[in-house]
Amino acid sequence: MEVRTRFAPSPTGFMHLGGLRTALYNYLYAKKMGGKFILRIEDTDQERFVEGATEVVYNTLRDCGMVWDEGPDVGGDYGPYVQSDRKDIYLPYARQLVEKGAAYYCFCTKEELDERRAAAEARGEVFKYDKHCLNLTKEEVQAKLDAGLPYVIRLNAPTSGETTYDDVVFGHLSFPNDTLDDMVLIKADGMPTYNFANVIDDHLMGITHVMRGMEYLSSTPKYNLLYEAFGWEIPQYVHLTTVMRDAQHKLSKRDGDAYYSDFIEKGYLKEALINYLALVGWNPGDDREFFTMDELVQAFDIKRLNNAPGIFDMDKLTWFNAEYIRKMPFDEYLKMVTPWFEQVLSGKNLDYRRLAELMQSRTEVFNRVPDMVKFLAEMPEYDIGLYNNKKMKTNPEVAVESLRMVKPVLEGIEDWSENVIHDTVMAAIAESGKKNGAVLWPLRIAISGLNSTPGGAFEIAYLLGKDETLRRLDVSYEKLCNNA
RNA sequence: GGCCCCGUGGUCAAGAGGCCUAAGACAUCGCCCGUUCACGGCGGUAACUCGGGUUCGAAUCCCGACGGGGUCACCA
Repeated sequence: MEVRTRFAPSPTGFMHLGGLRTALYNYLYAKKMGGKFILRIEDTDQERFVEGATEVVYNTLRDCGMVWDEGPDVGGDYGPYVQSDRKDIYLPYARQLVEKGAAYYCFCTKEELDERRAAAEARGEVFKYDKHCLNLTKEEVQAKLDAGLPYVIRLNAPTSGETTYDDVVFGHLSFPNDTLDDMVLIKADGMPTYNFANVIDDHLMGITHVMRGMEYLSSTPKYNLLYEAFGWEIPQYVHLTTVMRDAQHKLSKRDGDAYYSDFIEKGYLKEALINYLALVGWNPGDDREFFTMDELVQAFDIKRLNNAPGIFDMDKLTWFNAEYIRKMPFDEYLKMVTPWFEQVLSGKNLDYRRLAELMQSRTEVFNRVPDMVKFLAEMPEYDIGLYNNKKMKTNPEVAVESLRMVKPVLEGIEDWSENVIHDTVMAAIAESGKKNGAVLWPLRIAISGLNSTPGGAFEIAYLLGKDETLRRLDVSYEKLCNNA
């Protein structure tokens, strides 16, 4: 039988990384098995409707290369794929359940329920609906219905025995029935609850594997009761562990690092993000770590899904990102990094190409680039203590000598190219009998004001240009003479 | 609190009774690459939550404790 998986987000306007990973696994499994990946939008909560939120879902998924075979915008044989467009199909199914005695009308108001719930909690008990309305006779129910009283339809859950099912990730699970609540299927406004709509839709859409977050682990028995009451085949369940920020907390929006868009804005590559995300909770069984989407499809095995929650390690993601950046074709890197250069270097007329060559192996995340290159636009304030470096055998006194020696050499260079600067200065150093480091370290500090820079003295001098290099050299020389 | 799930280094993880004096990766530390930093190379530190069983033998099976998470809505 053809495998059919689905990703069913409720559009909130943002794509949470946990959700993205759920989508990813659904996609990978469907493709691996030669099946179909379906996108369904679950928007039964009209109060939470957000303008443009579905587009965020579409764009993110497409951006990452997870193309769905059926969905709201591409259609399919099992539509419509937006739950609000399907609102009329649920009630008849609920009524069918009432006929079978698997569900019943309930006229208890929300206020009454809240009251009873509060009372139960005050007594330290767990509140459970007491099946009050199940005792109503057919006539009483009809009378209330005729009177136009608001009602909900509830599942009639068994109170004894136990419900069991097998989960692909967690194995054999069993739950005592007396902990099951008579959950609401149809709300007073006539709309189905999420849980109910889910079951109906999954069945109607022929979903064979339900892959979702493990927060549904303990409500799954109730889903199964529904399938059984209808006489429908129960799908394979694949509950996915939570992606955590640390041992105690999930990734949350409060930390500003839970959404796909957060990462893209910071300068993470979607390929790196997907690659890393796939590995939180799953592994290929060997030492491979780098995967394209196609390679993930090939390697994906539902049996290798982990059953312990995984902590999202920002450091590892950053490492992946840096690796992807290094392996990126240079021209692509240049194109991507340019806007980040522009933030602090616009109007400076620098050789971005050369700068990019120097920066590519040093870029971990693009938003760190501006801070690394802004010294090229403006000489930072620095302490002359920077001239101290024992390995280079230099200190402020040595630096004064070195700068004095190198300044006229630099001034004499006509062709300000990196090679010429390099060869000329190296020759002068050799002639002077000084150590390379004793000249080059002070020179780099003098024109950059930084302890570490992308590239050494020659590269920086070249990028700065002759005038600016000499200008900075003079300023630093003065500074040194006044303080040393 | 009831019910459910989970428990290998700081993190992701391999491991499905002897191959474990427990892989690999990130992070961290050290050395090398004598113009910094980065890249790269080499090496180090670091783990089976605890206690009982079962077994000739347990990280692997069972029980308990402890720890963490989830769930108990007319939200999704």
